[in-house]
Amino acid sequence: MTEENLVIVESPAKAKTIEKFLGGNFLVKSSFGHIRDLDKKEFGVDIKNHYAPQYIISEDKKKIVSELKKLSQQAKMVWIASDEDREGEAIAWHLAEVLELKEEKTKRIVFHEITKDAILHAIENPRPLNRSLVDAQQARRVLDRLVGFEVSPVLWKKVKPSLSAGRVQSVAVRLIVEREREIIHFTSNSSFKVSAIFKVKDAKGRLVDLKAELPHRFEKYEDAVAFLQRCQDAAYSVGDVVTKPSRRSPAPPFTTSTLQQEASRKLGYSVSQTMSVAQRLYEEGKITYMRTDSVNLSQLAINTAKKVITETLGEKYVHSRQYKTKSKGAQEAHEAIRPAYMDQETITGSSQERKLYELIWKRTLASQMSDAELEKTTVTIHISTSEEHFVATGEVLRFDGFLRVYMESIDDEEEGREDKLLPPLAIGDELKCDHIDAVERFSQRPPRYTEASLVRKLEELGIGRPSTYAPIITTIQQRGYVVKEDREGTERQFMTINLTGKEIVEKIQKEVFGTEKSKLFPTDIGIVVNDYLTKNFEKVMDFNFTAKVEKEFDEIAEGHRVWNEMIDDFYKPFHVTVENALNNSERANAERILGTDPESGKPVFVKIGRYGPLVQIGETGDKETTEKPRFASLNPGMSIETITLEEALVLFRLPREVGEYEGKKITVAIGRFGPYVRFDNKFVSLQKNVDDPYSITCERAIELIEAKREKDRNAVIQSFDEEPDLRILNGRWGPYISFKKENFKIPKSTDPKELTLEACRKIIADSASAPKKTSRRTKK
DNA sequence: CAGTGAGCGAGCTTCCGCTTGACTT
Repeated sequence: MTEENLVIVESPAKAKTIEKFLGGNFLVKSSFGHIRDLDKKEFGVDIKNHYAPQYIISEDKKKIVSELKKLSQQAKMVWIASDEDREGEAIAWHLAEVLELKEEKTKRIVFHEITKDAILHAIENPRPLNRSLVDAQQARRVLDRLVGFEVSPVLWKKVKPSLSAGRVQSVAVRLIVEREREIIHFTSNSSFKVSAIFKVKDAKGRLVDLKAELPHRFEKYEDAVAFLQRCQDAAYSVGDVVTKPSRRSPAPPFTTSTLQQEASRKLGYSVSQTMSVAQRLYEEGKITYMRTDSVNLSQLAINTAKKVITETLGEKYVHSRQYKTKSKGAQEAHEAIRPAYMDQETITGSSQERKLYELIWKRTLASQMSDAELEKTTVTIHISTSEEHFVATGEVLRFDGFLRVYMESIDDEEEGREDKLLPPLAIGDELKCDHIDAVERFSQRPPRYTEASLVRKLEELGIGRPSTYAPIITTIQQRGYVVKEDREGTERQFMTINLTGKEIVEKIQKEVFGTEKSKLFPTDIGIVVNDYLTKNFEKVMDFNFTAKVEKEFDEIAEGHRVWNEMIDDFYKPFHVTVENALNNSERANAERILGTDPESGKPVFVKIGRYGPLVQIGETGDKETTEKPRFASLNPGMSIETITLEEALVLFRLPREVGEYEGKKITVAIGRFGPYVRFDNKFVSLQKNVDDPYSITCERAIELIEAKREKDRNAVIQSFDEEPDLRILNGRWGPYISFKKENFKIPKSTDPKELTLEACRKIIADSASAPKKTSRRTKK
């Protein structure tokens, strides 16, 4: 079966949809993204030969490439329909090269939305490959390789092996480190915020509270008290009532970054969670492509939204709008993220999928709706004994518009916005004051980044792309530069001064502040690496570096610049800084002396070692004359920047011998996976929040050992005398077969208790004949 | 890397952006 036309797109889900539109003699296949990349085993760039890139087809792409090659040879015409952006154009070029496509039977087509009209229009308007755009991509790719593969080895030598640096990840870490420093150095000021409650009759004659505030705060306690004293004999009257209309407009439809932010704020999803749920929705044809920087909607989508709004809410809720992308470096190859069918308000699927879909549906619909109309009222209240005045504000919704459907959330919500209706008031009205409070409030430190707010910041700086936001967050955590954690807050006291009638009462109250949930914190390694890089590679670490090179890539794309000349201009001075760092910079280990060990009189210090942060007692020196120093790793949550001598000395109390059992020693220590008991070469974890490794008794340790033995007995479902290496075990992911250090899945339909040795052998043999994949994890 | 931590020292690590599944002990 040979089709006359072969269309190649990037994504298989897209291929399926497009094939439906084209039908007949069009076969639509996907390349699964890039098919070639720079050689990873080598440097991949021939610097001496004008930076010639050395491309290879990676192992996992060989199959798809040979399939595409076969199909392209059989087809009469090959239509390359990769995305219309820098990367997409490069994919098109690589395809043409690798598949050895002949010019006369190859056409390049592009579309920005997956609608029938758009695709047919594209087929009728093919264009040649844009070599300048391809060159711009090559420049981008080569620059990233040069930076990543020259700077990372400097870190291996100067800080610790296996570390990484790159144009994007290093700047992401820098943002987090600098924010942490701002927080550490932040000094909070307190001031007194004064508010008064008046008793007023509402429209129905009921007595209600009217809350009003002083527009400014008192910095000093004495001034707040003096003000309240003046109020003891004061009379109050309405000085002014001003009513102003205002409007609010809906937010634009979702891009990758705004979807990640809203799903984080409204649904509590992590960035990667959002992407994998969106991926499923996309594959099922429920939403458009989820990796996009565009806020554009197809005319079709706008029209259906209009129809849905008119039918369900009425014409006055309709306001069709086309939004303009404002983010830096946007390439707009796709539409915004929207429902595939606007008239589908809900979908079937997992609850996560339904929630995310609903969010996308609401946001898209709201973007095509009228402004909300509000009326803001400000009332000024005179105080007879003071020049000061209170201000009460109220906001009334006159027309809900898009708010009927959707409201965008904001980060770090401050004390709730007060949407309230004020009781009817007229100038000159006398008011009765119930009480006045002056409350001590503290200025707030800058907020730590969440995954989503970091993405927003990166996008603002034009760093990273929609397809990389989630992986960036994972990378910087995997490299150990950053951790996502909860932190408990600290308690502080604050003062309140209350005036009721003529009596002034002061009180000291307590509040907890600074509680953090799922926030990004830099680690010691992250801080040390960041400081080393910012000192030695100032240019690349500059927040505007990406924006600057992007401008040059644009010049290449427009044909005004030759790509390898641009790279040469960058590389020559860059390479000098690399050489300079290798030859002249100090090893960065953040060494810090804590004091003297009272037992031995030797110095105690912290530093970054081969395996991470450590405490050391005693100097290293001549083997003959100096005693070997003692070492201990820092516990999680400790930092070389803040650890004290006392905390450091405690670490040397482990490993600790707690006693003997069955004639063998029991020791307690803290390892990679937390505190544990070690006995007879076996490890048992201590119970979290129950056992303390520094004080655990021998009895308790034995209890844990016995509990583990009991559990291990239950872990074995079956064993066979004929084959002692083969056992059926109960693991974290259910029953499995363990055979000579390898594990095998048991088919869901079979009962593991009933499996015979024969059946087990068959499962093992079958899985051995299946193509075996060694994951990166098992290799390590 | 579930007890580590100079020294000897081979060979390893690493980038960003396009795309999906595979598969974890």
